[in-house]
Amino acid sequence: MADRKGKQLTDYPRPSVAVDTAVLTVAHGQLCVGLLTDGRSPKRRLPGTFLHEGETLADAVRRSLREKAGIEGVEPVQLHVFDAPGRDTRGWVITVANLATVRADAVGSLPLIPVGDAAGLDFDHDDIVKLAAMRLRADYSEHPDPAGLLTQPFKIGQLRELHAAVAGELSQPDTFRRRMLPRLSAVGIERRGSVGKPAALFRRITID
Amino acid sequence: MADRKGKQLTDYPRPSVAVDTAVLTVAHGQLCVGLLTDGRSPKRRLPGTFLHEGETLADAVRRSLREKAGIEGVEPVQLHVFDAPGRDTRGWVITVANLATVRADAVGSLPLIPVGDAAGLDFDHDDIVKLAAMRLRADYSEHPDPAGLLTQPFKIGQLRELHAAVAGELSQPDTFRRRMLPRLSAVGIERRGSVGKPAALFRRITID
DNA sequence: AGAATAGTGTCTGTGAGACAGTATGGT
DNA sequence: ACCATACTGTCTCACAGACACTATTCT
Repeated sequence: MADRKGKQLTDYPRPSVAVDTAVLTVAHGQLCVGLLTDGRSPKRRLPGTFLHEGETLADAVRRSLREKAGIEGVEPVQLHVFDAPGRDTRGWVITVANLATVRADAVGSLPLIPVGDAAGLDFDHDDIVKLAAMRLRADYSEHPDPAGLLTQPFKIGQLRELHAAVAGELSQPDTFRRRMLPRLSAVGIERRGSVGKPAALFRRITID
Repeated sequence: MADRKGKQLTDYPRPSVAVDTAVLTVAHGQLCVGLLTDGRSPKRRLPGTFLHEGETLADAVRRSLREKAGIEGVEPVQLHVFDAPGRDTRGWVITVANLATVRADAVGSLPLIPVGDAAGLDFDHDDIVKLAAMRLRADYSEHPDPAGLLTQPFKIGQLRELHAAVAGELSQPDTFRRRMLPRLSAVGIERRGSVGKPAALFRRITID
């Protein structure tokens, strides 16, 4: 038998474990992803790094985003492990795909590309971007701004425009309002600013 | 910089990468999980193995189930990577949790425990079982027998009992029928067997 | 007054859930 | 005749989607 204690931990070859992160944000009314161009390949790629000893995957994601893009304080979400044997020509590398959703003013130095235009990336990063966008859209279709992209409190119109950017289509204002209201808590009225009836201000309901 | 080509692939310490699999099935009207007791720990655990070079995670899952329980032909579903630094006292090991759903007559030598009773397992295997059960229940709440546990064709009553076992509660026959019918295709009538009106036979609709 | 934005009343359709009924077989 | 199982008619409730209407502010 090959599973005596200790044997596998020392004798077997081990893969390099990487993390790659789709940094998603909403800019110019569109869902965008942050892409790097580094020297290793002419193709664009997602920011990533190899996992260090004593480090969690989430910490590795935070380190890679801090070092490569100056992004701080993200809470990554694990998506999927990509493990195709030939996916990295440099050797045996598996990667844990992650999603980090950040505000557009916090993407640091990372160039943003609309997710629809993010094709032809290095490795399997096209698939990671698709997965990340699907996940974010699924989350936003059920909850008001689950990633906390809006500054609280916010107006329903702002929330609707954000959701439109994420989903790629604008919903009816009345339907959207009624679907979101049960998950919002009113905290006052817009003081004043532009034309029109002052809007009510809301926060997300934390307890669900 | 520490990301010159080749450097990380050779210089950094690498984790052992394991797969651990919650083998779920329905037996005695209950959702059950297959648990091992091996010599390494007094606690029960999920079947697992270390990832070998040139092998995908799904192949490692299939190998571990074949070798440790005689289970063949499963299609594992990736759930989550568990990476807590101290999760394995033998060293630096991260594990990819998987779900494999099999028929009760195909669990081989694996002892079955109702998922509700599967607590106090080794490592973080309690969490893996919970995750796997949540995932399977979510799948079954939306589709008729997505894991293919029933022999086709089947009667709606059989499908309802299977779903009751997975969900842990029996739904109303008429509501269940109407919810599932749009996703089923009628293929005939029960020839005869027990008392009562002969039931219609169905297959799952593949195109969705 | 008119434009612009916020919000409501109400109709329609759909689908879950529940109750009671009908249909078809065995004993 | 009676029971057991399969299936259907129909009512209620809730909610999404759409249209038209009212409300409140600025210019």
